[in-house]
Amino acid sequence: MDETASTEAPRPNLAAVAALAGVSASTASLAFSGAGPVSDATKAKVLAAAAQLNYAGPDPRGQSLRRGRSGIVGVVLEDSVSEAFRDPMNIATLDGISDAIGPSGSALLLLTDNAEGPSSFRSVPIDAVVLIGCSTRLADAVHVFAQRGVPIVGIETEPMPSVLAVDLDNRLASRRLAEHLRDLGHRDVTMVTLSLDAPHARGWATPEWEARSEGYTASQRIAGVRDVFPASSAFVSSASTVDEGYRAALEVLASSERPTAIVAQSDLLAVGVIRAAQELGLAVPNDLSVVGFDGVRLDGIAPIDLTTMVQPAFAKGRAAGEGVLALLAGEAPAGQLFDSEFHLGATTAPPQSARTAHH
Amino acid sequence: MDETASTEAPRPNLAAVAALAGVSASTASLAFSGAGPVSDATKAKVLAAAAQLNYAGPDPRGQSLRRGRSGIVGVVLEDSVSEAFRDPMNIATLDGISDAIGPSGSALLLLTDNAEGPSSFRSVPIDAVVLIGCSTRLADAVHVFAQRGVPIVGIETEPMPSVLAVDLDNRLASRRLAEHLRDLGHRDVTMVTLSLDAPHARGWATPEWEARSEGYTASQRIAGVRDVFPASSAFVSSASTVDEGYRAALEVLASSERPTAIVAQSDLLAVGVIRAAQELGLAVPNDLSVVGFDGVRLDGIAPIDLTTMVQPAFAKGRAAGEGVLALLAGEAPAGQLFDSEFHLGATTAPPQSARTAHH
DNA sequence: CGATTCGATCGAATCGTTTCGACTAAAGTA
DNA sequence: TACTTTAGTCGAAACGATTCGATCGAATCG
Repeated sequence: MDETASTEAPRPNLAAVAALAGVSASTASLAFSGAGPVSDATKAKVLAAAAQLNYAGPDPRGQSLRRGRSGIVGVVLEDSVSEAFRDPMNIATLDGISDAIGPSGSALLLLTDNAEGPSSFRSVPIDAVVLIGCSTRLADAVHVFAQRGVPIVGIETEPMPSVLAVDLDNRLASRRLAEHLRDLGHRDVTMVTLSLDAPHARGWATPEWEARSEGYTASQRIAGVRDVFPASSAFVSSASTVDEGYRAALEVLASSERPTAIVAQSDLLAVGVIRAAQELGLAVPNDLSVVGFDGVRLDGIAPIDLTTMVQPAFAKGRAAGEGVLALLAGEAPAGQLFDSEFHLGATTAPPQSARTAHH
Repeated sequence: MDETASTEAPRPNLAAVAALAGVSASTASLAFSGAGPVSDATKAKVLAAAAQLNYAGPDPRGQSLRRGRSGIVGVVLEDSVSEAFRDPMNIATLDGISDAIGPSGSALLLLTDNAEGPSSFRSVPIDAVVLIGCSTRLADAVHVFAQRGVPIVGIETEPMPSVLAVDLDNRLASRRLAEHLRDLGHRDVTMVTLSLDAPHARGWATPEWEARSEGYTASQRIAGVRDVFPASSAFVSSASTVDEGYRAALEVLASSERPTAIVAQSDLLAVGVIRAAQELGLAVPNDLSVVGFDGVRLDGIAPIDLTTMVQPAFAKGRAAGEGVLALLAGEAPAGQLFDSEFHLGATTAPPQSARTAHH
């Protein structure tokens, strides 16, 4: 085979392939895309020419410009990659999204919402975007996407126009947990919450702090507990991890008026809380009741049967993915609200006082 | 403000903005990109026109065609999203990549190598790609990327031309662990390995199976142990999880000739192995020595001080990311080989026989 | 005051593909 | 045989931006 004498080797073109095959560029395009009628003979010629020129197929950049679609769905996570994926709920959600949009041939673009580079939001060719539990401060990003006509799906994000909501009954579910504790006789309940803001500060919640909260989920869950225990205080953790739960509980349990129950806003936090309690010599649930949230499989983490609300994270992700597909198809799908299910575990019991009073 | 009378509202163009602002398209482009000299007055005019037309800035699709860069780096994971992210090493690696390429304004595109859709590999506009521990069967994908001139970095992938290698001393490190066991007096060692192939089969390794292994890392680690214990057998797990380690160990420890030590190819597997051993009434390390691999922080998982090789997963990711940047800059960076560090934990001890012989 | 530089702007070409409408020739129909 | 269908192919016009070289004043320098 004779090597083409051109000194440089510019990457071959669809036009070049077409020229070599002796057909027009449009026919060559048809040969590759399969849309439209092309005789087997010409298709073979085109493919042969492509092979000879070492052509790898139509350039996605040209395609996406012309077709107006890049085949990429953005996913905005609240934090850095490692922080976001430390939470099993996020992984399950992402898996659900991936599962839903995978068959359409789209891929997922990870966008992280750390302060440094909001630039990438503007400069990335995505067909749609899913916000996973993102804080309010994403409002401007949302605006940019909307301006551009990029469909937006928000999972547990503050309701916004032009954002298709996939939501969870956070407030109701938290109220349900609180009612469970109230029914057991608890009166003195403290929360350990998810992060309220981007800097991920840690400490006792103040009314001002709660008021300017950027964490929609956290706020909803606080509200649910307050529906039952209006005066309950909240310690804000900086992330949904076992370690953060542990740190939070050390502070909570060291405070002068120790609660009889702790409502942790995630199972990982709850595990940390339990660990701290045990370390302080408090038996769970006898000396302290603990509830979580999420229904994470704790198999690999701790042999604890946690009282918690089990939420369908994978299904939420799937719904978001399906929402994306529907929006891209030009439909106008309705938002979805998912329910969590109460799971009675072995980490809640009547408080000491109730039991002694009973005797 | 008067609404433009056009009945439809086609998304505005850079050209449209330029026209409204009374400048040429090239000047408008300059106004947005910041490259090239533009007077403050015209820039203001252009921005005002953009605001009036509700223009969100240059369309990334047009940009990427013209500039030849999309600002997207692909990451190919071996499995589905959830499977891949169950392994903390992958997360740490991904975090490292993200950390390295983030400042360049690039984002990460998740590509999963499940059988269904290899289509997305071909049709996605990426500037470079990182393969994370991918199996040999990706050879054709690699070929496509190479054809297209997409730089490729492979983390612990079988060496291939046109793939920049970021590797780990898997064989050496495994040998190191084996030597540790040998020095303690062990003679009878069994491995619990990572997956050898895509279907993720589980069971005792046979020579044929090992020969057609698609798992480069697993094979290297097997080889390292065999350097010391040539006859050691291996039980192949289907994933790097606690649960898989548990299942594998149940089989291994049920076999007629029970080993005195188990070399697990990951810390998660090791935790599962230990759990199984304890359940069978075997004390670790007295009745059974167990070593892992990775140096995962087990804080949240199990209170075990595991004897293991600590590998720099984040640094590996960073190196891969830097490799990508270098390749994109037209440089010819050298591959990197990372070392793991031996950590002596509390899960290894001389075997029973040696101890009784000593007395 | 003439020559030179420099800042600001514009035109035109280009990136690589898809797709719409038109055209040709062969095949089917009356 | 004349007419309609249809498969196969082609030309040309987008898609939306960037960038190179040229142009044209104004300002600086000797």
